[in-house]
Amino acid sequence: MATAEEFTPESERVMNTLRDEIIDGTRAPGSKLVEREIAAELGVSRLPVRDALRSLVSEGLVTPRPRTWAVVREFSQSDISDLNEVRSALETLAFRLAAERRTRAGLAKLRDDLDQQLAASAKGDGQAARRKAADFHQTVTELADNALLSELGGILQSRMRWLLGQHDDFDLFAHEHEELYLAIEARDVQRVDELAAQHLATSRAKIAAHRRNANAGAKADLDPSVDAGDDLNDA
Amino acid sequence: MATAEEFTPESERVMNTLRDEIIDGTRAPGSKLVEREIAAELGVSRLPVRDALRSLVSEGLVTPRPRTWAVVREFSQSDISDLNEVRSALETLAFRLAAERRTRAGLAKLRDDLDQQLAASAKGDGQAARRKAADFHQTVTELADNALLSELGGILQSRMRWLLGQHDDFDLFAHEHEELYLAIEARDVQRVDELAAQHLATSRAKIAAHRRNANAGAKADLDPSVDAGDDLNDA
DNA sequence: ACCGCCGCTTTGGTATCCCAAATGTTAGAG
DNA sequence: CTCTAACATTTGGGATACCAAAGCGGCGGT
Repeated sequence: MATAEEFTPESERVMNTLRDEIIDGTRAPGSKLVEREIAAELGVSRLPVRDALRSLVSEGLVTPRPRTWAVVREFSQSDISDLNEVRSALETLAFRLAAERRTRAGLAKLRDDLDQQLAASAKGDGQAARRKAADFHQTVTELADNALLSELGGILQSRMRWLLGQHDDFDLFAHEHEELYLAIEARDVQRVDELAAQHLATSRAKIAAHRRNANAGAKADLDPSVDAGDDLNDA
Repeated sequence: MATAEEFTPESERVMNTLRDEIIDGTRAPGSKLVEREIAAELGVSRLPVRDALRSLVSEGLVTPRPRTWAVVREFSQSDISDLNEVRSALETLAFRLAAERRTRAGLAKLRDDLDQQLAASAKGDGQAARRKAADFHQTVTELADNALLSELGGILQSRMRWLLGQHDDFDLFAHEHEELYLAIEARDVQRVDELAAQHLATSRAKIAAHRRNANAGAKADLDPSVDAGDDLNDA
């Protein structure tokens, strides 16, 4: 049966809707998430909304405030560097494992992602290029053949999407992805490690730059104790 | 009423109860988790149970089966190596960051954990030694001063507790923890990396040995496709 | 103008009811 | 005797209504 009714529970639909709205900025950081309101807007009862909200909390996109409404999470500077640190560790692992375990079929898929990314990048279509870059990363994670890694990757992915927002340097990424692909194909673990480190550094720098531009008045009301590790700002 | 009601939401109480029962083996892997049954057993309604089950799913201890009852997760051989790979990456990061960012107070706490672990280990109290070893790891993660890392650590922790079960080589771990502590205190990142790798390798070996012993007939009914790692392997 | 109190809002929880799908059971056909 | 098809049961997902408690905010007193 091709058409295959992929039965999606309402709660999942609600979750995806909310997640998209949070990521694309429709729901601003700090804005209220009132169960009854959302339920009314989406035409469902409170239950699916509760479930969705809970899931979003465990994905880290929503901050629950016991006994009161939840809010869209506000990421602080340190949240961002935290994310980058963890992401670096995990993606480096993913790249290395991918290099070790890549299969012919997986490699083909990766090549495909890469080609599409390059094509989109060449055409200047940033939208598509970014999407394909994300696919590339996901395929790498699949090649790593580690379900837990994929799981965590998915969680971090939504945070990444959120904080990356609309932008990034898609041609630079495309080029780096190409080198990464070659190293994975060649099973050159050493080189993969180097390239991964470099790629992640590039990404980090881009995010920092992006936030420097668009930061405006995003300075949240975090505890004043967190400042410790952010050399991400001035300098 | 009288005795200082520590108001933990019911759903959290249910979650903790279930988690403990899963980890200590009261609920065997593969056994059914029927919402209505659990609700009746714990004297709550289905909602808190649903919430708890959801959380446990996102912690990876429960496998949801759409439209049917959830089951206690059965970990396969590959789940275990997946966990070890991810844990290695994350804990190595934690150790390194801890070495870089350790504070005087945090160091003292870590020393304290270590001393208690050593004491328990010397007395042959494996229970306490294991608990303190876990504290040691958690404190390291705190020293790393990365909230996301702590979060992920917590998730992996319950899986670790589950698969470690009752055992491990507490004196060996105590010794390794001591060396790790010294390297962190000395801010010797290089050495921390080495020791972390070694420590994780030891842990991995212990887990493997443990499972080899106690496996008996644990060979689950996993897809027979999991072994397939290397098709273009040779060369 | 500032501070405290009280009422409204909102969540977490309970209790039912309903539905659709997946399970298991049983009876009938080959 | 075995395999299968129909049926009854179980179970999770959802909707609705209601309740208690706790935070938030606005109102009024000083």
